[in-house]
Amino acid sequence: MSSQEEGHEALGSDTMEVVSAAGHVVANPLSGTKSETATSSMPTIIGNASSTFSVVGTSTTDAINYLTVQNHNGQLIIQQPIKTVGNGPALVNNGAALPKGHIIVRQKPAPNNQPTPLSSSNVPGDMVTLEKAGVKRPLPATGSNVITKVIITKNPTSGQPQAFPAGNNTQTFTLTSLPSSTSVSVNSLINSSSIVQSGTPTKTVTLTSQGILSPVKTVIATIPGTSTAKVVPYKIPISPSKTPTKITMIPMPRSPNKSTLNPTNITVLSRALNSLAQSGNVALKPGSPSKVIIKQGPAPTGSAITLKTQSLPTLAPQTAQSIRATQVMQSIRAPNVGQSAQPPAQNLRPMTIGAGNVQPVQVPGTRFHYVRLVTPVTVSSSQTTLAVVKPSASFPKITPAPKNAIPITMTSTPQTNQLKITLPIQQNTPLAPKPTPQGMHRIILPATSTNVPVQGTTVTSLAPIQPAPSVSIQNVSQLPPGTTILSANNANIQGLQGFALVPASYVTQFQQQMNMPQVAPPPRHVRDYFPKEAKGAQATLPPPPPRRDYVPIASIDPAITQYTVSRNAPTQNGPTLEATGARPRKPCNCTKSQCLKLYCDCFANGEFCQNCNCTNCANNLEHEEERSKAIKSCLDRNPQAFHPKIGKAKDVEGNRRHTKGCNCKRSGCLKNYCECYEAKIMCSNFCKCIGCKNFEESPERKTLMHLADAAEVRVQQQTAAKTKLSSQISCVPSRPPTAPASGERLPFALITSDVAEATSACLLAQAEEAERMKMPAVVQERMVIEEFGRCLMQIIDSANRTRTANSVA
DNA sequence: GAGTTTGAAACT
DNA sequence: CAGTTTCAAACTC
Repeated sequence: MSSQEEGHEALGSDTMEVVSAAGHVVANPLSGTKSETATSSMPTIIGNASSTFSVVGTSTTDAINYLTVQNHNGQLIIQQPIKTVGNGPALVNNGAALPKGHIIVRQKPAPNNQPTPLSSSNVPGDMVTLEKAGVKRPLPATGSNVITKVIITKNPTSGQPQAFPAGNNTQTFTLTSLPSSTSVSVNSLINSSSIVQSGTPTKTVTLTSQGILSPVKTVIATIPGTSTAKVVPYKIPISPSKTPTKITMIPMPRSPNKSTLNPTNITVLSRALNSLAQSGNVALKPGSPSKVIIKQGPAPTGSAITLKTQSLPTLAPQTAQSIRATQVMQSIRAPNVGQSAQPPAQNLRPMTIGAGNVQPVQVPGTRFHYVRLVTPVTVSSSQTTLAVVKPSASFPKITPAPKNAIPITMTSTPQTNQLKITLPIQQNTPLAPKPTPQGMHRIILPATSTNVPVQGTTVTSLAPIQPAPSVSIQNVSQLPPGTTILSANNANIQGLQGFALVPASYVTQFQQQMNMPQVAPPPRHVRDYFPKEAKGAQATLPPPPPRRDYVPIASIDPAITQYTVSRNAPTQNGPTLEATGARPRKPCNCTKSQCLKLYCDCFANGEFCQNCNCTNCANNLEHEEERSKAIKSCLDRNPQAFHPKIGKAKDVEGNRRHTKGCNCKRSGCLKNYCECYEAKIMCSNFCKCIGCKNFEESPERKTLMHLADAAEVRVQQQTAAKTKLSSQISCVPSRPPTAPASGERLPFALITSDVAEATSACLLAQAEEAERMKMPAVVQERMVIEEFGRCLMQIIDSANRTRTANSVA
């Protein structure tokens, strides 16, 4: 499929998922392209204050082509895979089509408004535009330099959301950084539930009403010069936080020999605002001479986030209540360097996602970097700073904000031109997991100050500004798990460290791999507790969560999590645990999927492969970036991909059923090929199976169930009896052998009454089983005798071991 | 343990 | 959405 057929959206259009960009070629990005697969080009588009960009160079070193957008300071704005369109040499991911949302470079539309592909004929000075792949192309945008303006407004008098045109009574921020990753999102801030990407290098954000965001915001984006664009307010509800969030962050290794974390200073605000614009939660409005300059630079050690506002001469004066400056220079400042943080307003405190909250954690023996967000120790407010964390792949679409969204407050201090972002605090409240809206996977980590995690384990609530070591990773705390902030293989990005947020359960696994202690091992994926996911008869009753602060990575849909226990599952002792304390898991044997497809049970269960037999496995931390993409891909195909397949039927109380139903054709749904049968549930009307025999009155099913039950009972009885026998034998006090080792009698004391009783139990169980199986009397007798032989062997063996031990002693 | 069967997942 | 292919587990010998 050619790119022309995909339908693209010019980045400067007035529709939702747009980002604006225009520029000119100063160096032919394609000149170095040799082939689509062998080499690649890396044009660097540099934007300036007037929102123009230049393709300034190429690269042939990367396997994947990226569009790197930098600002005029040469700092990274965004980097995404790109391709050109048309007949020119395609800058494609090794020839593969780019997914929707990726940026495409076109030449600036010609007078006929028909964009032409970037090609080898381009010369420096050619204008280019950036577009998104996979988005229907609207009418070509007018104007060469498209500038997006985002306005967040609030009615100053009523407090109700209200759409504001860009005017004098608004405040404009100029963002100074932009997400550097395709997965960057600010859902944690605004729950815009979107990770739509953008290449927009400049945006202007305007706030009103003293710069404090209300729970519901109206966002308007304007495109200067496009007077025909509509003004469509878009409300972004921001509700109080109800769900505490615990974040586990594991940085992605840049290179094996890099052992320190490099600071980044992408701020929450910039991500919030840009995400608003990128997510489509904004409307575009013409006529605003606004802009956002995105900057990114090194952050000093121990820095917190402040947003410095600066005047933007092109904008009208601001109101007294408004944030005075019209241009926000976002920076990260150390408490002891430069401007100090201003005292927070009452009930507010500065945004605390600062470097001081992030402590680097070195894990011996691993090249991974861990980051710990420390717990506030000086919080006096009745709020706590928490961040909603959602996997990047779980919110590819724009959805209404969940109820447990976190309110974000922005305040400004005109004296110092600093902007502060405040998150609500829930002080000292035990953070119990809350049901999560379906489709939103979350990690809940404890946030009490007494719950400081050990190295590399978990991240607690966000903390006040504290002196920090050499790390400033404030932005990652807002990222969804699995998010890779930065392409780790791009040498153009200096001073940035790739990170990935991983579910807490992964940390548990990883710790097990690293043989590290942990404070509170969280449960594994919720699917593990389902009979289906636990592979039929191995299903077990889930143990009580080790901590109420934890919830599994999977969504906690009440309709799903009210699982029932498999018929034969142990109900008292819980699952058998591994030596590590983890629940045993069947290893996979994947060979071709790299364990990054749902074929792989480990991957489908949201787990890393561990002690598996798979080959070329990428379901591990070493391939976190690849893995994150795979997760996103799965969720793109099916947002419920990682949800339990066996849920509670809503119509029948207590009944479990397959949420999708099976599609069996030849197994009669009476083999483990059938997911329903495997989960020991009957097929439902959801199923599309042919020749189904897995229904209540099915004689075949009853027979199978009877046999399965008999086998299960037999195993259990034998196991119990043998266990008792072993325990009785082991309890026998050892005594010296009463005869020489050769041909002597076994210690008589071994045959105690308990041993005899246990042996009898074994024999009885075997007899009952034989009878249940309706075996002929001869066979029953033989089975009992054989069982007696096994018991004798066990007794003899125990006696021998006892004797040997005594001999050694 | 090798080969076959099966159906979910992935792909077209 | 339907048909086909891929994949890994279940199953058989």
